[in-house]
Amino acid sequence: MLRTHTCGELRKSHVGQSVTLCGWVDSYRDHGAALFLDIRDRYGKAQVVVGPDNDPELKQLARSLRSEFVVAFTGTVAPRPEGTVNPKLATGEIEVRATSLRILNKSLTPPFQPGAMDLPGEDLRLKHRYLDLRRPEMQRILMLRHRIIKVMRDYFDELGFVDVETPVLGRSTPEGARDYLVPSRIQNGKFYALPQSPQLYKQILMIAGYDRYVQVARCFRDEDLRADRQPEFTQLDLEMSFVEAEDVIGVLDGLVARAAREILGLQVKLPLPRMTYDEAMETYGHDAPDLRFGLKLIDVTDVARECEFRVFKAAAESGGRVRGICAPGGAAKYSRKAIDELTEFVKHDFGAQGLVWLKVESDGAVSGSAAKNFTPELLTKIRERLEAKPGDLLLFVADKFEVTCKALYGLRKRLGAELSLYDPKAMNFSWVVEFPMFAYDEEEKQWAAMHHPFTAPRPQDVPLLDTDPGRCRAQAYDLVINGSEAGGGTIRIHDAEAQQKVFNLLGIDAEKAKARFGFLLDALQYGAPPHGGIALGIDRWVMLFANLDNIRDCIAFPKTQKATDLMTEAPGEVDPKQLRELGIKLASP
RNA sequence: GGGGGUGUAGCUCAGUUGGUUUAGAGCGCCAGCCUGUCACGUUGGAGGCCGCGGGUUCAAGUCCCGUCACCCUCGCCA
Repeated sequence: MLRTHTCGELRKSHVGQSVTLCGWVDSYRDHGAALFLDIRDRYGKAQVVVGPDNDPELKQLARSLRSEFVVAFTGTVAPRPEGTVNPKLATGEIEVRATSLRILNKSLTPPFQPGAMDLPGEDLRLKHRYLDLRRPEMQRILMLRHRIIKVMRDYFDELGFVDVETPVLGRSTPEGARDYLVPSRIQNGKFYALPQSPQLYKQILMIAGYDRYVQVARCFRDEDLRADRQPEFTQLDLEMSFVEAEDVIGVLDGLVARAAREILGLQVKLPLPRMTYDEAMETYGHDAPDLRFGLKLIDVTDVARECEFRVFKAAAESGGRVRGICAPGGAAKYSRKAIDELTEFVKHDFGAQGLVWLKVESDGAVSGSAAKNFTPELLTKIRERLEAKPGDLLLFVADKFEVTCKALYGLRKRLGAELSLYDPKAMNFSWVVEFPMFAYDEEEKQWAAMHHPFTAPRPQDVPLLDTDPGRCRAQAYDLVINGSEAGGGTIRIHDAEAQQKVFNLLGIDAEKAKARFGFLLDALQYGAPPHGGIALGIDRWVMLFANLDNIRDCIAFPKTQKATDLMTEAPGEVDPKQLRELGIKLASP
């Protein structure tokens, strides 16, 4: 080892020892006779002093040091003179009086300094990620990520789960997200697909008798990026045999409690609260509601039916819904102009026809552009239904159920933040269960799997497969953290006949099913145990546990919104020879 | 694919209704001074295709059109 200690560990107890520290020059303060240097590594910072007693050669060498040079300083640990202790530094009670210096490597002047106060633009950080990752904040996040994964691995190991790796080069399954494809050289004209998840392999492992499987798995989905979505991401993937939904949820409850305790020092009450999908959509307009605050969606369709307000009446009478939220104290906070902006927001982003608003005055009277459309009795009814108090702002959307969900979910999220209805540091864990098996795809005129095509229906809903698939509920469960889907799983179909029935509903006939999933259908016929599992989005867990709003900060080398890597400049062009070997010709633009 | 935001010195930003100097500041960088600093201080200096291309105008960092990059978002994400 070139060093005897790290830059973060020296304390008063080390005084008198001769030590060698290795690290990067974080900053230097040249006082002429004395030179102070902060040396940084991932453990912390320590101050090295080159003083008037040092020989001129050492002083001159030390003076030549610049930001981010890599150095090895040897010296004696000394207490800092009285009045010069730095309480902001863990090592602030001591300093290292240098006796020798080795410059291990120089550095160009960095485009930004990892120790600087203001953060450069994200593109610059991504381009020079090695500098960005030197920042204590990034190191804190990546170490938090490590600890979360460690907790997961330990927990499942203790429960007897076996870590099995599954292939990255697999077969394309066109359902679901767009695949990343990898051309085959040996099988010219054919392609592998990178896994969207190890779903089928883990089911095969259950059939193979592995009973409890776990893996930290890379997954790839070629879809557009978001603040919380990367094309390449990491799942904690697991599967269990001889279990029901209850069992998987129970195991995961234990993990959540342990992670919250070990990572955040929080005691989480178990079992975690659960609500059904229908309840979530009805109350929050979304299948992953943020339960850190109320602001529930309230239905007033019955009132709307009675009123003379055409917007409301028409929606109520055409099978739509009228729903609203009551923003506490929103009347003063949202001016006419601000409400216009909210209206534009729901129209543009969620396709709502408009936004109807009412304000409750200090005397309890209800005002607003739409107020004249209601009788005083109906206004009172609305106010009571939404439990509105003076000073509250009421916002309504009248539309098809789906549109009211999206628009009011968007509003709820926005108002929750803008009105500070919750502590941004609070953590809330819950389950949403009993998702629909299918959603109707209007474009394809076809039922589509809500989760994936291997999801088992609730036993009592099996007859609905033939009669009313839309009402069929799945043995599915999503883990929700602070309004983010942090994991999702299902009990799987373990019976080839039932599997084929679901495929049929999804428009996958026997021939197609055989071509795509033949191996699974085969395997299901050789003694498949009942099984189910879940996958957790590790990047999102880190994001939520670290209280960040951006998944890129949780990943060492993330991609930009256009799915490029600014450091390596991937994706890049390839040599024509490589294309020839693969039998690929690029279409001319 | 649609909507929005940002782009000025190495970095973070300011730059008024289009016109006063040679486009500024802080940090960083370079050189000097300084025995206790830790956002050190201090003196001096270097550093600009105002993202790129076109247009309007006597005059464009500023207005218009296009384009590129990054970010947010809708669609998309079994």
